[in-house]
Amino acid sequence: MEAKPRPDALPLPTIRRYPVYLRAVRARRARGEANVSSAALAAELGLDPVLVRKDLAMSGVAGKPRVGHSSAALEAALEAALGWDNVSDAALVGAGSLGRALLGYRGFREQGLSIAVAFDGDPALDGLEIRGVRVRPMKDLVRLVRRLSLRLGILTVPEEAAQACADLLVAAGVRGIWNFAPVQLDVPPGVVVQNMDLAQSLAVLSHSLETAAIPSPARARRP
Amino acid sequence: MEAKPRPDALPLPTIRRYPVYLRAVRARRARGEANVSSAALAAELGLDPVLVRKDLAMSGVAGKPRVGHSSAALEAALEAALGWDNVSDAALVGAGSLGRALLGYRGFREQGLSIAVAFDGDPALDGLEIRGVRVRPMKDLVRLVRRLSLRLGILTVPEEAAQACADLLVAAGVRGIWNFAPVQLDVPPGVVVQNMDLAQSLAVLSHSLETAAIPSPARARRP
DNA sequence: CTCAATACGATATAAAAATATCGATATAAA
DNA sequence: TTTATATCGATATTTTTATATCGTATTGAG
Repeated sequence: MEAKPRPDALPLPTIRRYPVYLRAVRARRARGEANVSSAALAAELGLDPVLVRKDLAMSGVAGKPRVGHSSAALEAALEAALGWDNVSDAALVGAGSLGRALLGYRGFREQGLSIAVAFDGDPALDGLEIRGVRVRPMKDLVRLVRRLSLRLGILTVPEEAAQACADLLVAAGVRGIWNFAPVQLDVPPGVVVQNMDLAQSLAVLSHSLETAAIPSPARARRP
Repeated sequence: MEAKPRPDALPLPTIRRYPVYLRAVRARRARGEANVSSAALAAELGLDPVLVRKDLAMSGVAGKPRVGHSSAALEAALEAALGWDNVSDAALVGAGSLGRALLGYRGFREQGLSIAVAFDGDPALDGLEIRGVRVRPMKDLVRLVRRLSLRLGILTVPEEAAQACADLLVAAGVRGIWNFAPVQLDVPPGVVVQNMDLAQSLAVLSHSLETAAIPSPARARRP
């Protein structure tokens, strides 16, 4: 129970880099490149070649010396590792400006994500269709999410409402919450929360600006 | 007041946690708590108490046993470390749905950020005022940004346009770019780029969901 | 006034991640 | 063929980050 048998033990930083690799691989494949070398990827992305090689090796696809990795195999393996190989439907809670921006983002399809339904507490929005997605009142949330068997919730409500909405999503049976509100959500075990905090990202940037010309840890410039 | 011999050698993860601490401290101070203990913060945020104590210690404010840290001093120190103590003006490039969402986000003020002007390539938007911010055509970017001495650019354009817009911002003299486009920007040394990549965040979430009920590395369950 | 409990500070250990190094192998050029 | 070289794969080292432990100071209760 407390043992970790072996649940795809990919390091977290590696997972975070996978979407970046995936985009680059897709672009190269679209350009007709049948093979991709870790060195070329590293150069393109400004990363250490050894790091890229190790990350790619963990995806399970082997590379051939002097050739690289099969770009088709790589793409499939990265998608599988991320769980992006089959589209999963999500519920969006909060149809404010941020919620609408997400509804309008086409890139989600390439990331195995599709927003099936949206909810908002504002009665004025009830029934409205935004980018092909219908907005429903909050009182229908639990019932609808459960009926559609949605496993993922996207939370784009003001921070005061965040915890209450999270509770509803949990009650409806979602297993993951993508949280855009700057709040630490309290959820039962088994439910995964991933925070998307603008402030955290901005913090790194403004601190870097403050401390003048330090060699930025996020980006290395080298010849 | 002078308790800061070493201005800036903060670890990156610490910086990322600072906004979280800052929010909690502000909330407690608003509730009238003159002092905050690291243990209480740790409990509230689900973090290890030792970690919080170390992070706070690095801000330079000392705490007193049995009492905690002065919440006013903490707030000031955290803001200073983040460079959020004085508001800096930014230019937003790309007044699409995401750009508008950011324009409408009031929280930026508390994070020392104010959007002074927006730019968009769509002539239809020229002259429009969104949330009190005027939208200007791209051709005016370099001139206007330079005249306003803006040091920060926020990039919310489609990925095809991202690099070109970044080049304009650099030409206009910005020192930092907050990049919402899923592209690795190429900028000269001295310019800091902070990527805000939805895909990277989503990756962690969907991978966690895939690998079922592993003890999530991102969140610890507290009592 | 004494004592116990709380919370800080410092040091030590462990875990995780990034980086460096070396050898092996397949391809392309000579 | 032979040889040079790009590239993978594995191991080792260093660096960074997180956790654990201990000591000490301050407060509040008895």
